[in-house]
Amino acid sequence: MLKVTLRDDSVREVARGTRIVDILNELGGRLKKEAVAAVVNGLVVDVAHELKEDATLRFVTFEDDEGQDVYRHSSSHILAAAVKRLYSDVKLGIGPSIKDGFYYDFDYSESFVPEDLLKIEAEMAKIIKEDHPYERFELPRQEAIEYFTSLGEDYKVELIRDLPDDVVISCYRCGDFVDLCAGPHLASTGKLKAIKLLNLAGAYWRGSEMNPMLQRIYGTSFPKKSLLDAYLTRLEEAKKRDHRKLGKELDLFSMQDEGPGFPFLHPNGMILRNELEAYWRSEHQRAGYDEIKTPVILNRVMWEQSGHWDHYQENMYFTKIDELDYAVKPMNCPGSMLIYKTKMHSYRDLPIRMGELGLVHRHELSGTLHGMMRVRSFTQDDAHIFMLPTQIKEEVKKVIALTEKIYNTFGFDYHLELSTRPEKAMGSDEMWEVATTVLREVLDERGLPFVINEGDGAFYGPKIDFHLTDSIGRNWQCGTVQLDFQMPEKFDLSYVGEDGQKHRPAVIHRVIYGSLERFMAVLIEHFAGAFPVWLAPRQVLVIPISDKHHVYALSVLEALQEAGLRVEADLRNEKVGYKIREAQVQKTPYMLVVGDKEAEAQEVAVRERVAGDVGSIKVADFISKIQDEITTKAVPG
RNA sequence: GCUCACGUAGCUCAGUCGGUAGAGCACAUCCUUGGUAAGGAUGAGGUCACCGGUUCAAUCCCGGUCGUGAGCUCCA
Repeated sequence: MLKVTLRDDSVREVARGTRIVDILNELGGRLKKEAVAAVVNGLVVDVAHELKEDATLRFVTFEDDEGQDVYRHSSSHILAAAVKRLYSDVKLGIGPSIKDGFYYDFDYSESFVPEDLLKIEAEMAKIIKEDHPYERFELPRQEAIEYFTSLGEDYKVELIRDLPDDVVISCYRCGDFVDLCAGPHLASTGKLKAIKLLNLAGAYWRGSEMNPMLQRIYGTSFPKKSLLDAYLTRLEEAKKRDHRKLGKELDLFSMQDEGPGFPFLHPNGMILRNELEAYWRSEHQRAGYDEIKTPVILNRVMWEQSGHWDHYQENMYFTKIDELDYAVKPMNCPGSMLIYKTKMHSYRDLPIRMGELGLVHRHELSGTLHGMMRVRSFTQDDAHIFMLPTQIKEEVKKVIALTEKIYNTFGFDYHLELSTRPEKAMGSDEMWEVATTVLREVLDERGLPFVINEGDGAFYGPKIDFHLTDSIGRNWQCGTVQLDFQMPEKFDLSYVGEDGQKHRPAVIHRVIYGSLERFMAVLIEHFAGAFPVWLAPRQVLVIPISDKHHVYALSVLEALQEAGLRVEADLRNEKVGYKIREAQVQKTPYMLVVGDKEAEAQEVAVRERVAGDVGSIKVADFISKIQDEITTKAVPG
């Protein structure tokens, strides 16, 4: 008999070879219905799994991450099965579960069109109804290769060949459909309830542009129709806060065919940006930064010196001046290096923190452009910190603290990633090892969770990235801290040490907003356009009830302007309701309705963006209230 | 850059199975002077992305270019 320890620490005795589903049946209740898989001694397995040894056993449902994974992965098999039934000569790629759904890649000579998705969905519904069990079987490597070769599944064969020697090669059969798969899966297709195919896209086989492009079908699935509907509604809602849509509606910026990837900032967007810059300057001054500005165009010799000519050329724009080659800067670092070099530095001067709101241009692939999230010209809130090697850790810590302080002002959620040495890199392995270790230590010491991005560092050094999330859950890198021992070398930077000799300083490159453009985009989506008062392009709108109240409205306008507020008065020949609706749509934080009563009492009837009508107060009281909100940078909600 | 889809008025979108176009909002003028999310009337506004081809005739069909969207690759 085997001992099985359940989640509540109760122990059951079962015969060797007992299937998990047998235990489930015995337990009954909700679990029997909802369990999609089980975790046995830490491994996720099918419910058909037979127990061979003592085990701790935990059931997983759709509520658990592992359960969602199994559910979606099983869904992707149905997708593949349906496609194989409907179309001949389709070869299978891979079909994993992903956040919020699943996909499957197909190699098919025709291209799928949106109508195909409906057909495929219908076929999937049939397969679900037929309630095929997912049956697992294992094959020796050679047999597996022969089997999938006989099916014409070349991609699967390639996958098998690349599997490590010690791995068990398993397949799942589901009706007449067989797929190479590690599993686990649901007990049967009938367990799947609500499935929807969402979209079609191309995707390179194994993610490499050297490989053929397959057709990827994305979908999602839930154990209940209501959950699927809720998800679809959430997607719809998220689209409403897309920064491209809001940017247009709130007249913040525009993108034009005349300059793809080069954003145009409108007056409203410029207010937002200027506020961000002002906040940035005050925080950086406080944190001991100086501010500089370096040229947008510099000569070829310098870009060769910096390494960009060799390592970054395909992303750069070039021009000729008086027959000589110049490049438009894709990064601000070389300019900062040149300023550092304009004079001798003592070790007593370090660290020197040089900030620059620097406009850079990068030739990004056309297909990657995305509103203001991904553009070809943008302003980085850059800074380069020149320091003694002994100061590195402390400075990295300070940068992270400043970043967290600034992000917290906006109430962002973010996660950290540590990127290591890329293939195309400058510098010795030792240097990379030392630099990467420093960054890792700082993260560990601060107890910050992070994921590691192997090979994703800059060509001159490893980095810590801060990722923020957009309205539909895509992550965008904003802040980054990069350690660099290369640039000081290339530019022969030095400081005079205690010993009177020249030494090499270390450099940190860092941005906090990342780029003003991307940060604004994230900000727009984060607040759904309803900015905190300190950022709102128009903070207050004065709304006179009729012509008779224009004089008083203008006096209120003037008082607020005098107090430094961004205020307008709507003197148009329209009704109050009309003006309020428009201000509401424009997400103006405060509307001040003024009529006979208010003029009489020298008051304003305050309407708040969210709360609505909150009653009348004295003009002076309103001013001090809103000013308080601005200085504390209060976040709405 | 790659795959697929899309491109009609300032915006959101109809439409024409080939005979040069329409709505709502916005805009302008007039009427209305109205107390917390759209008062009414009239009017102006489009080389149907651009360039070629097929055709008696192209916004519609075909090809190319540019741009946009979703994803891949790449990145702040």
